[in-house]
Amino acid sequence: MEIEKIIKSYIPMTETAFYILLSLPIPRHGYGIIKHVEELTEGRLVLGSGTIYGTLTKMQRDGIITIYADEKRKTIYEITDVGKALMRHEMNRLRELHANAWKYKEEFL
Amino acid sequence: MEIEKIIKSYIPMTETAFYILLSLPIPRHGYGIIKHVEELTEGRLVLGSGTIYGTLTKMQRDGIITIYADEKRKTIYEITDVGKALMRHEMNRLRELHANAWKYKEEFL
DNA sequence: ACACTATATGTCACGTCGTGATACAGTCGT
DNA sequence: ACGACTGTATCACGACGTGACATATAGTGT
Repeated sequence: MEIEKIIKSYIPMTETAFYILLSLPIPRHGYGIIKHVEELTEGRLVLGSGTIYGTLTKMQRDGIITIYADEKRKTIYEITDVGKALMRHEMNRLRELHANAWKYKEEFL
Repeated sequence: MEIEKIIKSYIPMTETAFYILLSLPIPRHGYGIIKHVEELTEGRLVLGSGTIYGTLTKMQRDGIITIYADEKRKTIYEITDVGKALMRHEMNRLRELHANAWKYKEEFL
């Protein structure tokens, strides 16, 4: 698949995918991502093992992330340039979402 | 189900659900929501008929929205107090997401 | 030595969700 | 009469997150 289509297939991004990619400018392994996301969200989001390893495999297959190092019993991933482009798109969407939320927030008080 | 559990089952909210609820402080019917969301997102998000009517039925069943008026060939919905509480929770999550995105955004340039 | 917890990855069945096709019907302009 | 728009509904399909289960190593406390 072309890069454009892959990027579009990831938008809108799930919260899981977003926080995984947000963790990967620094190389990390699956379990390290789980802990990092837990910290970032102050315990709110604890990714299940099925979620993390399934998503990592899919992302690697799609070229969003790549294997940085393959230690024994530790596969360390890193975001690719395609993944970074994807994140820029997703952040634009998030900005729109956030702006629309704040625009109408008084309606929900 | 208790209200607490229903609210949790809607978080994280899908983009579809978010924009539907954002449209419903003003009573609207399905087709009207589609057009309103299309306008809000400047054409980016055009909800499919399957998405909108399926979601509206589920939301009404869960007490997130309620039927405001049932005209011939037009069912008009409105958000409930439970729906508003849900939106306040979701907006908090969105704020966290947005804050984390901006905190690390330089990593993706 | 034993138990427990943390680290670390993987698989699978399950339920939920958005998509797009299909269907049907009324309205409005030309 | 015809097409475009309005309006609702259903269905099969594919994708996704969840949580349970399995497996294995390392470290700590008793």
